[in-house]
Amino acid sequence: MVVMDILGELNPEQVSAVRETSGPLLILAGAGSGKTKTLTHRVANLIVNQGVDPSDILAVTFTNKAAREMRQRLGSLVGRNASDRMFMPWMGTFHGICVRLLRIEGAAIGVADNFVIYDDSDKQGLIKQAIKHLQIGDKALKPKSVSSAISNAKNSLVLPGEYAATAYGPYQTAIAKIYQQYEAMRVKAGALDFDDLLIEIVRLLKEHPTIRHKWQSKFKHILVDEYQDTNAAQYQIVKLLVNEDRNICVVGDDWQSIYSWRGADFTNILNFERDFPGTKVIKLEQNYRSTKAILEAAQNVITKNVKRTDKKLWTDGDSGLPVQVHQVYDEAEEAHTVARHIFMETETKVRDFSDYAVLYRTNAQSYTLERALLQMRLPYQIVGGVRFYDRKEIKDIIAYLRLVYQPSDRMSFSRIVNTPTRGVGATSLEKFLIWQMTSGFDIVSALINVEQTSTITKRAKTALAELGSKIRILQAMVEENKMPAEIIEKLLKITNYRDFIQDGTPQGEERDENIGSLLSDAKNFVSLTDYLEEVALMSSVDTASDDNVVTLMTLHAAKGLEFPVVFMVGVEEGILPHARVYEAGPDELEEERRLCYVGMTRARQELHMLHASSRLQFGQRSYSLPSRFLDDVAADIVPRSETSSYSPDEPSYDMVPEFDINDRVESLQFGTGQVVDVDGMAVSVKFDSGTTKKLNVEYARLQKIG
DNA sequence: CGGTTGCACTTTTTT
DNA sequence: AGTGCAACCG
Repeated sequence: MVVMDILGELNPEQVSAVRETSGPLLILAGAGSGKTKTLTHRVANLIVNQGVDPSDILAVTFTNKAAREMRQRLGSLVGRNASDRMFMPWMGTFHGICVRLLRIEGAAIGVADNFVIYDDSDKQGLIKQAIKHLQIGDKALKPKSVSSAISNAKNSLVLPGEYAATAYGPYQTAIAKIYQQYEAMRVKAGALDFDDLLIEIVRLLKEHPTIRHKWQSKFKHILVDEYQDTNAAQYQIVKLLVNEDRNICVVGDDWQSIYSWRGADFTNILNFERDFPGTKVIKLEQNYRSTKAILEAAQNVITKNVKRTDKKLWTDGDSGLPVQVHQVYDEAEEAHTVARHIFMETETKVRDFSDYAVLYRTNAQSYTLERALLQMRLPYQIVGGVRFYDRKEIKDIIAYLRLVYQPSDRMSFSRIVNTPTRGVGATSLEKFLIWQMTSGFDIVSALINVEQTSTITKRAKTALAELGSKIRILQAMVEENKMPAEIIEKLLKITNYRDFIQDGTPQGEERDENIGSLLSDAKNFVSLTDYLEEVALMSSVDTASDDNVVTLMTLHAAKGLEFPVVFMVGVEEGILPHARVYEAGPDELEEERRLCYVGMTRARQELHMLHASSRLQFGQRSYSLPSRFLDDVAADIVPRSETSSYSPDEPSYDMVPEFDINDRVESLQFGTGQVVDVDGMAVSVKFDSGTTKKLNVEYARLQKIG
């Protein structure tokens, strides 16, 4: 009976994907083929009908959000509470799972259980310090490129020694030195970067057979989603965790591999059958998401690629509207076209805001779209972009917490030592750190004992000692297992942090509100370890809400999602495909095509692709051609005149009001003020708030008043 | 020491 | 155009 429940709503291929419970299984799941559903049912079937203990199942997803969703669906499928952690399988991203394992087993390879996780900006900061320490003056060594070089090395499991041995030329030699120095400093700070989380697990499982066997026999069934986007380290982890029963099921689609730039290698999925002889292969080709028109256009785009598997997605759904291609004059018109379309349909209640997604290649493109949506008062959310936890004020608080948690974390200490300002400048900081290194104290103890050094001014000493006692107070709270939110509240209080950021400006107000959000979010956690881990591993899509708002995000962030109406903007040569791949090879161009395919297949009913003739880039206007990918889209070309025929507020010259000096004006953004200068379209206004702004009247939407 | 100003650089994509 | 960083001045 339960079997019926679990298999009832599935098509024959999906059913066999669920029933094939032993041995290696490869599921090639096309876009929209019900992959998540199949995976969830598979897990449910293992638990309910095969009697597998949930905690013996390991399910790896690409984002935390995907894990959460799966947990939810699984819960309702088997009639259990999704938040019942005791019942649930091990679910999470590779990074999340690795952190969990490291907290348990890290001691075996010398990883203390209070390690902190460095994100990309922490990593680049440390690389800068390493470069400085090594006194490498070469300007060609940008922290960013060094960072990705080190990442590539790590993801291919190349350690510093090995890298140095094979380094060729002055550039690589320099990188090798920095890599080594970076590692030394990172270990000393008690930190792991994203890549370390993976490769330390590889090391653990390789070097410690007993531990490996323990986890191999623990995980009786392993499932990996988005297998086409695994890198070398993740591949190793899978191989090391699979036991002799080889109950390994991977799901993926080489057509949707879009992360090769961060080490993902879709040959992992192509080679799966070779890696696990006797693999059963199941193809899911029936699409339940998109109309025939969208599916066909997407198929036409992707099949131009040479390196790919063969498959044919089909649907028995409607043919639907043809894909619409809009040519527009520039990025502003592009944004207005999108906003206007959404405005018309939501105003007439044809659709909800949440029916729409606007997808773009680069984050920088979101700016114009945002402004257009704001102007028409359309509610929206940006997924990714400047992440919440990347904001200065949030990073400050997190840095405090990390230092409390890991008193060797020099990066975090350097960040907060003079935040809020307490009279400790670069000179004092350097002197303090030099002394601290030789003193044998960790940073917090060194702060408390700072009077023992003679090199620092009395003023700075007092400030440092005070900071030390504050950190000590917070450490005591951690030892008493106080809740993270409580600790943050105390921290804000004793540092006066909120007064520090409230400088009377609206931005200061916004920062303070962000601190408020941080606090309410922290209330969901019961331990500082969990909280810091969540903060570090939160991905950009994880922050998406399901409120009734328009969603803006990059094509990458859209992977795995679907929307009734999708707008792809900037479908131009130089953007999609991105200009960077022109100098790269055909493989990179194929990845751009896959990216285009991923974007197109997000759409359920309507797909709009827009390209502008001109666009502002780097503050300069540049001209671009329609993307080559559009050549393969069987589409209706929407003429320009049609897209701009209904025009509630298209800026046009006869609509732009004339201004004279001394006119009283009002702006939505800046309030009321007085015109002090007029120069063609540029009008300078002294606002009543005190600030003077030079505004372009075509866009600033100034209203004459009085 | 700390704030301000000016300059250079930016744009792929993110766990 | 916006941001981050380096040099400069108070």
